[in-house]
Amino acid sequence: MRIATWNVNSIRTRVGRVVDWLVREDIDVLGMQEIKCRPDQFPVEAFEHAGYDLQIHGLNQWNGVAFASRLPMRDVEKGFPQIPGFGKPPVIEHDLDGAGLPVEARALGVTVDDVRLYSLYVPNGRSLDDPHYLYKLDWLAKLRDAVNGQLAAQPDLALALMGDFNIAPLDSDVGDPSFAPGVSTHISPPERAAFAALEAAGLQDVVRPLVPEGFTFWDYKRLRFPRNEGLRIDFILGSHAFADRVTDAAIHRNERKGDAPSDHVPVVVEIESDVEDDDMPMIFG
DNA sequence: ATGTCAGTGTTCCACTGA
Repeated sequence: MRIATWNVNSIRTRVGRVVDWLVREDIDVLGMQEIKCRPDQFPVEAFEHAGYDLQIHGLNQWNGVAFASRLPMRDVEKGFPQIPGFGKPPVIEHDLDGAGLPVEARALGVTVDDVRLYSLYVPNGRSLDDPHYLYKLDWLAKLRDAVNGQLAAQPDLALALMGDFNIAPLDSDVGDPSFAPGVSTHISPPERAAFAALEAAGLQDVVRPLVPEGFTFWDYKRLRFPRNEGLRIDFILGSHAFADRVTDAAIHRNERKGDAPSDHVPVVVEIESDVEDDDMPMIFG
């Protein structure tokens, strides 16, 4: 089973590119971030024509996460337990957190085969002195708590968190010179500690061992891509039961090229699975 | 050069977010 994550930066702008890529790369399940639309605005036809079903969590023009899958998805979950909200208490039509703040569309869980997958768009943080920064850290702490709870109940669950974490865990993940220690988000010690806490909760980066080098995001500004001044901020973090089944991984850097690319590229893993696999050798029959 | 994108409303530009 081939599983991928991609911050598409507006699915309405990127639909042709994304569906072409899904088909060309033989992807079974794609978690998307920053779809930037509501379900009624999502270009479902192009996906369905290519054989993909959709689960969509989008509230407005900001954020938004989704799954496209050609295998059945079940147990769809918007958000996660204790997910914090942010902003002013809303007037109407919002899910609220425990403090009465609106919960943004940043997390979506589905189960495919026996694998529990989450598409995550971690808050950006904006700047170290912005309230969004504390929101980011709280959001990550609650995510860690949710992972702890999930794996305490099911230690051998094949679980993967995948998405745009807006954290560069290692100095080698930072090639963009506008991100500087002490002044920038994405690289601050508390953010890196929050990422490490996810690892301590029982998740591991299943891509880095197979793809030790390379970024997943390059800012549109300042020739960041031609200069290869990017960041590695998109990850697939798997439980031991997930990680043990990973057979391949890739960062599709070429998707940053050509007409109207997203500023992020897809990250892909292949895992052993009983369902699917028309390209698996038939050892029976 | 605060530089490029995307979405929306205040709509053919200005704003917000990343």
